[in-house]
Amino acid sequence: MNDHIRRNMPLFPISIVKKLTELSARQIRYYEEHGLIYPSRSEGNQRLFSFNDVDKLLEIRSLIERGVNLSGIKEIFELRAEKTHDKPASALKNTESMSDKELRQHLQKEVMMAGAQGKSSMIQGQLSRFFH
DNA sequence: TTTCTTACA
DNA sequence: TGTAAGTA
Repeated sequence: MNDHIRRNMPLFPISIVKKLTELSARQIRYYEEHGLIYPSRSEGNQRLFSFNDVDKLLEIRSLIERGVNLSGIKEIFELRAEKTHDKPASALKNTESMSDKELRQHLQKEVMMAGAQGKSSMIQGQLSRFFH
């Protein structure tokens, strides 16, 4: 599990991330403001992004292009975090919440597909109605 | 030179 | 979101 630290190692400044993600510095900082990413800082308060940050930004760009707003993206990330978090001990005892979790995964899948087809009207900010 | 924050359009 | 201003 030493790959985790490598992927989260603060490596590149915003200038590099701009090129890698095709996003403007304004957008990158804006997404940080809204809790979608959390790059670390250097001594001079300069943002330092990790591979994970870049990957996350690429996903954010992809979702934005499909019409998902920041709230929706945040919820999708939270669902993923929830899914990946309870793998250790909860994998054996979470029999009850499993069906609910699978349902939400299914809904997320549908929402993603709808976005790919341009039916963004359904996912614009209404994600909470389906997941909450 | 590059990045940061704040703020206006 | 883009851009300007004043810094660090």
